Amino acid sequence: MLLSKLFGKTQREIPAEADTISHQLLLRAGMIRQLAAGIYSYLPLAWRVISKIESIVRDEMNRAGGQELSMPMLQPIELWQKTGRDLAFGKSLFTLFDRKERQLTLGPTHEEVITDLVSHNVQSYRDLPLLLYQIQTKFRDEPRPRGGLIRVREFTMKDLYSFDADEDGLGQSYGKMLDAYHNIYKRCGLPAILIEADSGAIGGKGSHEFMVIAESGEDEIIYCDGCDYAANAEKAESIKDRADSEQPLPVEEVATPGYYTIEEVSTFLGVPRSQTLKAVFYVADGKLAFVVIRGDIEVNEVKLKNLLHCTELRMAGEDEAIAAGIIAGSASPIGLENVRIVADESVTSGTNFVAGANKADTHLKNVNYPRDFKADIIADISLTCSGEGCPRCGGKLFATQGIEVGHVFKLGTFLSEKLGANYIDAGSVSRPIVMGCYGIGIGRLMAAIVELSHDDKGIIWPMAVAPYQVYLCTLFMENPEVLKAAENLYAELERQGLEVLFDDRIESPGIKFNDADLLGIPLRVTISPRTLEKDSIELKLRSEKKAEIVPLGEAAEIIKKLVLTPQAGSQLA
RNA sequence: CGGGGUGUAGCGCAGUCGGUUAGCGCGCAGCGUUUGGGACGCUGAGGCCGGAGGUUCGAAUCCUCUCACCCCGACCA
Repeated sequence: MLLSKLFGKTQREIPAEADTISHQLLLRAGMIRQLAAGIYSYLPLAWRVISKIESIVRDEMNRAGGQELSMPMLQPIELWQKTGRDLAFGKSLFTLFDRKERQLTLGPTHEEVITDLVSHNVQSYRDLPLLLYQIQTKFRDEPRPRGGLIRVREFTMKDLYSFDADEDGLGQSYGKMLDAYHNIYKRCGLPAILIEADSGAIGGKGSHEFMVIAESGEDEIIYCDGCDYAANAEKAESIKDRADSEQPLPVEEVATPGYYTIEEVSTFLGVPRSQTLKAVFYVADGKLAFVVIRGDIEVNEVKLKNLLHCTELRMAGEDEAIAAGIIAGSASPIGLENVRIVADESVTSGTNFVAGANKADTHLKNVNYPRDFKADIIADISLTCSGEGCPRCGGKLFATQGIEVGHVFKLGTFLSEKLGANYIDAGSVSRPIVMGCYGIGIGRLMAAIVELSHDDKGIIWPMAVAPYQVYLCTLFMENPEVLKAAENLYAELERQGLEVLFDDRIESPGIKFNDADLLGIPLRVTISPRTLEKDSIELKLRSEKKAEIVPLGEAAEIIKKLVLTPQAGSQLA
C-alpha cells in the first residue's frame, strides 16, 4: 500500500475529546473517527487490525470445534419478553418499530435468537454438544459511552454459544473456551488474566472475565498476592477484620445531638467505625429495603441486587425513607416494622455496636445481633477493598484497574427452559439444553492492545495484529536511486506476500519517522542516499531503540524472517 | 438520571464588559529554497462562531430555550 494513497491522515495534536491513551493514539493515527457518542467509523488501518483480530478469534473458535453462522441483528421484542431479559437490559436495548408498529430491538447479544434457532434444530442428545458462533455488530444503548473504543454503543463482537446435555458437558465446553480465549490473547500479545465475575444482565450461575491490567480500565480487580484468587470487585469476597469481641452489654440510649454520619457518631462516642452499624436504604423494584452493614464497610450494590433478585436497584430518597418511618441520621433496624431488613454478614462479626435509635439525635450503644434485631435476609453484600484477607488462602488482597476483554458465562437452563430448547436423552426423557455463552469485543480488544503497547511516540503493534508488517520509509524520494531501490524492494516484499506500507511521500525525514512511530508498524525499513552509499538499508523494530544496517541484497530475506518471528515488534513479548 | 465542563476552519486554540471585512498556530493547495527525527519564505483556499428565538441602529459577544460532545458518578457485558 502506498502511504500517499492511504485514506486517513495522521494528526500532530491530540484531539480535545480524548483523554485515554488508546483513544488519543487511534485518533492521531487517523484510524478511527467518532460519528456520535459511542459510535465510530473504522478507517482502513483500524479495519485491517480488526480483521486480523477477527481472523485469530475465528481460527481459535474453529479449532475449539465452533461452527460459524450469522444471525439477525433485528430481533422481535417478543422474543426478549419471553425470557424477561427485555427488563434486565432495560434502556440499554435500542428499540424501533416497523411499518406495522411491531416493536423490534437491535440485538445487544444473541442468546434469545440462538436458543430459538437451536430449539428447532436439536432434538436428541446425539445432536449435542454444539458450539455455534458469529462475529457481528452489537448494539447497546449504554448510559455513558467512554474512553474511545473502550465502551461504545455499536461494536463488533464474537459471541459463541455452547449447548450441552448436562452440567458436565457445559464444564467441558467452558473449559474449551477458556483455553481458546487464552490462545487468542496470547496471539494478540495481550497479557490477559482470568478472574471471577458477576453475570449481570446476561444471567446464569457462573461467570469469568478476562482482564488486562490498565489504568484506563473501568473495572476494579481484586487479587491475592498469596494465591491465584482474582475477582471483579463486583463479585469479590474477602475476610474482614473482626471487631473486638466483648461480653454483650445491655442496650443503652445515648444522646448524639447533631451527629449523623458514621464518622461523626464514632468520633463523638469514641468508638471505632468498625464498632458501629450503618443503615443504607435502597429501593428494589419499587420496594424499600433497609440495609444494615458494619460502619467501616461499604455496600456492594451488585451483590445486593443479585440477592434481592431485582432488575432495578437505587438508593432511596430521604422522603421515601421518612415515609417508611425511618429517622435519617439515626436510622435503626431495631423496632422497625413493615420494612424488609437486609443485613450484611459483618453484623455478626462484632459485639456491642453503636446503631441508630430511630429517634432524632439519639443512638443506641451495645446493640448485638441477633439479640436486638432480626434481619429478613443475612448475606455477604459487602464491598471488598484492598488490604482485606483473601477468602481462599487468607493472604492479602490488592486492587487494580482493568479492561474487560472477554466474558464467559455458564448460563445453565434458564433460557432453554423459557424458549423450549429441549432434547431427548438416551432414556427418552425430554430435558432442557444446558447453555453457556462466551463473548469478546473486537474493537475493545484493539483498544486494549494500544493501551498496553505504546510509547510517547505512538502505537507499537504486535506483529500478529499490525495493520501492515513493514513500514518502507524512503528519505529523499526525489533521488532516482532511492526511488528505484525502494520500488524494487517494495515489489520484492509484496511478491513474498509481506504486508508493506510504502511511505512514498516527498516529506522531510522527521515527518516520516514520526508518522512511522505513530502508526506503530512493527518493522521499519529505511532507504536513503546514505544507506545506498553502502549498498544497504536500515532495519528498525518499532519496539527497539536500535537500528541495524543490512546489505540491500539480503534485505528481503532478513525482513521476511523478522516478520515471521511472531513476537517481533511487540512491547508485550 | 445527578454533578462539572466544552461547542469559533480538518486539528489545537484566541476573540466574549456588544462596534469595521472573525483571528493565530498546525494541517491543506501552488511556487521556490531546504531536509537522517515534525525546515523556511511567498501566495492562496477553507467559517450559516452548535441550533432556534429574543434584546439592539448593530450580536461570536447580552437574554431565553434547545441540541451535541467530553469528564466524574449512577448504570452497564
